[in-house]
Amino acid sequence: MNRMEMAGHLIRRLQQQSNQVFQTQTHAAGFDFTSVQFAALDAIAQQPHIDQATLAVAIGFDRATIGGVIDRMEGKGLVQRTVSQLDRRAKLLSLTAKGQQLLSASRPVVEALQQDILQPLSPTERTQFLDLARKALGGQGR
Amino acid sequence: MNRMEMAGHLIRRLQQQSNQVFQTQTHAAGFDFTSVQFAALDAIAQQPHIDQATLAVAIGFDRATIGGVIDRMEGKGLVQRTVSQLDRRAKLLSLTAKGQQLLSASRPVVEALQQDILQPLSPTERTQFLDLARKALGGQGR
DNA sequence: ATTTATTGGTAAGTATACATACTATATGTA
DNA sequence: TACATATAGTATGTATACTTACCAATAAAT
Repeated sequence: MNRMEMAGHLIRRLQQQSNQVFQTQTHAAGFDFTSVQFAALDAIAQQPHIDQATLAVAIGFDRATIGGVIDRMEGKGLVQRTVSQLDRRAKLLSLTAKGQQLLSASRPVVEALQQDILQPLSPTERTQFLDLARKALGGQGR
Repeated sequence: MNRMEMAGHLIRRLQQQSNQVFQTQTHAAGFDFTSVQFAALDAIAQQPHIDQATLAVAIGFDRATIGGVIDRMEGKGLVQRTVSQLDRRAKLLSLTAKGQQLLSASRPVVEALQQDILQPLSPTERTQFLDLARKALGGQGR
């Protein structure tokens, strides 16, 4: 069995390509964040006052990973952490004005570049690929 | 546009799933390495005395990343580095006996688990997915 | 009500992944 | 030969990603 016949290898290469497209195009548009940070920004906007653990499940992060991601976003002034009144262990997340602006300004760019990630595929093939990818994730991919 | 409609998000989740399956199943079979290390092992076996830069291109690593990967594999006694006679900058890689044994013993396990990475898909769908993934990579995925 | 188990977040350690800069070596050219 | 350029590998710094361990706080059990 050849490398190019192995799902694991192909998926790893696709992820590199995906991140490369994301970084190149968002940076060209004048933004400075990662695809992971965008996902967090988007999820917090959809569910303000979400706590870190719930956010982690929502976008598929490890509980430990998200701490660092939020640290960096907080450092850039995009996100605020507030201790929950109901459960003093939990930290609730919300976007700052700057975070909201960044999300609004970058969303069109991020949505547009999704097409370029699968650039060699035809529109029909892209749809097929995305359908198969969702199915391959089973119930995991909220 | 929803997260689950974005190629980048789906690919990232798939990579997590892929690595999870790899780690779980190889560890259950008594092995202790990463999918990246397996790829390197495999590539070196196919092209003994390959130098690091060529290996990097072959399996899609960054030049900087591969240094660390080979460091760890050398530390585990799986790989040897030799300075090339023709170009004293280059370090040629070869498997040790231990590395060869590990590759032989683990290959069946690694090949078998490829199916489980895309477990929710039918055999036909898996083939479709892999074909689309290869095409999406364009000429990149050597 | 006290113990026990669970959960949210952080800390430390390991492993990719990549950008940038640096050293040593090769190669091309004037 | 001298000089500019390119390349192989390493070093450094940043950003995921996950494991295990830990603390604080909550929930469950007796």
